[in-house]
Amino acid sequence: MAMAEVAEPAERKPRGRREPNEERIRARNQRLILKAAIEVFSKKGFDGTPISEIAEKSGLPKANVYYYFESKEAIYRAVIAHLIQGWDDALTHIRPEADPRTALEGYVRAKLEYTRKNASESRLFASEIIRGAEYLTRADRQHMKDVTDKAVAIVDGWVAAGQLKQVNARHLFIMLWSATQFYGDFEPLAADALLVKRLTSRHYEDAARTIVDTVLGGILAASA
Amino acid sequence: MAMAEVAEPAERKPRGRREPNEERIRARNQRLILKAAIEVFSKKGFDGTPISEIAEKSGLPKANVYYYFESKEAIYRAVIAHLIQGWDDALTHIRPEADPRTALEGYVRAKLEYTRKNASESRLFASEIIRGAEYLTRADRQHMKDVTDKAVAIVDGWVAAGQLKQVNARHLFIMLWSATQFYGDFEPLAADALLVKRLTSRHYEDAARTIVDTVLGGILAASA
DNA sequence: GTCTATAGACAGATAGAC
DNA sequence: GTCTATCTGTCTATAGAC
Repeated sequence: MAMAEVAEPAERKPRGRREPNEERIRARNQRLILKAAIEVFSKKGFDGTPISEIAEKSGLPKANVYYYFESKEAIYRAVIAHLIQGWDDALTHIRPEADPRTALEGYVRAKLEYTRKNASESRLFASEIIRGAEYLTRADRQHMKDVTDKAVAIVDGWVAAGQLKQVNARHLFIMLWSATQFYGDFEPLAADALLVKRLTSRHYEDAARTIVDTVLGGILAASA
Repeated sequence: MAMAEVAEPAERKPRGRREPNEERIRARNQRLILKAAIEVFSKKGFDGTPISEIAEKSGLPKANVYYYFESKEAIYRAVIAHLIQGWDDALTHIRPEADPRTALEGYVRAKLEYTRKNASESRLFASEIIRGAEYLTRADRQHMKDVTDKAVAIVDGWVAAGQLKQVNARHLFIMLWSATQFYGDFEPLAADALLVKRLTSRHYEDAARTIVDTVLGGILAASA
């Protein structure tokens, strides 16, 4: 998906295969550019990001950025496409045969972990949604919907089986998503609320416990 | 606070009081500018917002915007200062003498209502935090901390009195803040998750019920 | 594949006529 | 208090030497 956005070099050996070395340089430089782009876009948004800053951060001259990507928008789209792939990972903890407590706790912890280790990516994604999600493709959104639907069906199954109290699974996932997201995306606020300068792994641990205890305490059926 | 940021007109009657009419025009135009600024800033962020667009949206020529505010940053700071005032309102529901269920439910509903009716403001605030909160003054942040501290102390009191189970009040408020905020700031995602094109008051009602039932179910002491 | 130089559009901000 | 014209700088993007 990301590949469609990448500019082709204007001049290339006709019909011949590219040198493996060329490919490696391409891959490396594209990675450098995307990594730098995530940082800058997440801090300044799409309109506020100058390509020159992406170039500087990636150690390449500005013109080279244009050699690898045909426009600023192409870089942005490639970044978005890349980070959508991280969306599902945490949700794999939600499996029908799993015990609800274990599954939901696994999801919350995985989500917190992801947000902590990929803070810039996470903020960029949040930024994109706040601005109205205009660069998310229909396919991206459909994918996220499908993944959500599957998780919702599993929770509904647990409710039907009497393992969980009656709960609106869609709103439940919104709660879990937003709570976990908060610690990474809104770190300055979270740090203020917790009376510290910066969040440490201990705060993430406390967050996980509070979310899991509170939510599970509210929906776990008494018999479970 | 906002006033400190506003440019003084270069030429003014020396020593004389200003005409009431002058004042009215000033107030009206400043209001128009701030209102337009909230909309544009929330969509494009600080760096991505052109003053020309604020001018257009407020119906004034660009030079007039500079007549009332000395810089783009001054407008942004004035907007931030204004919306900080909305921060406390919902928290007034958390009073020590109130019943915990009533108080927390009141808070959640007020917060959802605010986010729904002031979506642009809310998104602008979220955007500012995501970018690292560099335009929030120390005083603004201290104010938010003080208000949070008060609410935390009240919840701790409820826990001590046996009205609530043991819970980390600071993380609890983060949960409530993030969950309620989500429906306004990340509306496209929430709508996708709820299988609709746009959120209506019914969805906000469902959200309130899910949040309150889940969280209160998790922390209300059995005897309460 | 790398990089300097620059075109062309548009930004924030100001001067000064009205 | 209003507004046109303009200065100055920076932006995206490209041309073309190496």
